[in-house]
Amino acid sequence: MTTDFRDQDQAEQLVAFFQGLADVTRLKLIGLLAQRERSVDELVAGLDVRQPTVSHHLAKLKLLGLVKLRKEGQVHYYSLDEEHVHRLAKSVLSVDGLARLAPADEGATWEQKVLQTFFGSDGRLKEIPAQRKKRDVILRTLVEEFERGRRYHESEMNEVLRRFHEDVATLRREFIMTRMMQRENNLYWRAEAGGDEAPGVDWRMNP
Amino acid sequence: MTTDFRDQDQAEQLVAFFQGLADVTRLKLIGLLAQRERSVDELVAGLDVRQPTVSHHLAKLKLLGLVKLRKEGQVHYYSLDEEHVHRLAKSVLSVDGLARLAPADEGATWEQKVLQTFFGSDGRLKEIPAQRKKRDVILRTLVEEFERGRRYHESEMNEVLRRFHEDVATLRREFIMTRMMQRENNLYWRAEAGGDEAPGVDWRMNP
DNA sequence: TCTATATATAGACATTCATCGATGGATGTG
DNA sequence: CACATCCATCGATGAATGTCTATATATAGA
Repeated sequence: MTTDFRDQDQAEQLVAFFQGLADVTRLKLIGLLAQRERSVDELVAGLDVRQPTVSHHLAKLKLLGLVKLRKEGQVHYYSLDEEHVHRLAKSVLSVDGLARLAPADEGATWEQKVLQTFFGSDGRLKEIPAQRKKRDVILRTLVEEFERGRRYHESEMNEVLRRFHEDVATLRREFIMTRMMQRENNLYWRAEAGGDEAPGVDWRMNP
Repeated sequence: MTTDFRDQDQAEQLVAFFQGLADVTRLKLIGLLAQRERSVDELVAGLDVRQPTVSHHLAKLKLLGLVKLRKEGQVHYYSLDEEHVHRLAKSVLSVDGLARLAPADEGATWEQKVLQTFFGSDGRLKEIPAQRKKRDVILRTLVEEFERGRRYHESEMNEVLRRFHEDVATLRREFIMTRMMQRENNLYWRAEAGGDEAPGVDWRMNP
């Protein structure tokens, strides 16, 4: 399968929002409208594009809800829809909003692919991956065979590991090198903290 | 000429920033990288596009400085350049940054165009604009002929205004209607507050 | 009612860009 | 040395889009 957003609509809304601001002319329009309400003519005079182009962009901004329109006779007065802009900016740029960017499955599909590749149908390791990235995936799976908090003699370790692969020495050594397990004179135990902390992104300004 | 940004580079940087985020695939990439460092393979597995496409987007994100690369043998590990992201978000989304969106001349060019249209080379009004928007421009110019704080008799008003146009009655009436001047039994004076306040946009979240 | 002005819409054109398959370069493995 | 893997680059393609001219619509003024 593929990675989906927790909320696909949220993604589309984000794209639309950024896309709406991803144009010099539209940014200039917003700049002009941020000062005060302005007619189309005024906006045209303040930019270096023709009137239909300005109308075109105003229509887009209006569709996005960034701008509102007040008609007075022939003249169309545009202004920033500040309330809507604030709502959008809040939902789009807030920490919560951006956190939803995280895909739901966290890339589990790739790890499954690796597991299927290296584990045979008999449940044993076909080989120990040479590449560190894949080896880590295997090791993180194997380490689950050991209880947290309990201490294992080297002979116990070997007994468990041999159910998966003959080269138990390599596996033991890798557990230590990756800090997934710790050792003290022939006693092994699982380390406390996992390596995976998810820092996340803080989009707040003036942090 | 045309409206320029106070800092054209700032505008380009803004456009580039928004444009960089204006794509679903890139947003998903950022979402994945926000959790942890990831290899290209991993990212490909987490998305529904092919590997060259992922590389393409990673190159763009790297060019924008949103992402950094750590090579380890064949494997290229990408991660969010959080420091750079924060710097960008701060400069781009901060109130100061967005305030620079305001064009320098504030649309003065349009008003000049109106003035040139309705003032003859002799300095007199060719006609009084029928459209309110343009009439206001003319009136704001004419009202400068009167000192603030001083009171004028109707006859004084007429004397001044007749230098610009015969229809002084209409001009007097317009001054009152637009609240540019006030009247009390045949005495006229300029109103205190001007109408133009510039609200500006506050892009801060959680306001 | 006729004309002028303000704005929107339609259609055409050029450019940008996301995506793909194919390929090349670099690195690790046997 | 030969081969597999990981990744970047190239060139092509189709879709999206910013801009224009020309035209339509609506309103105000004469």
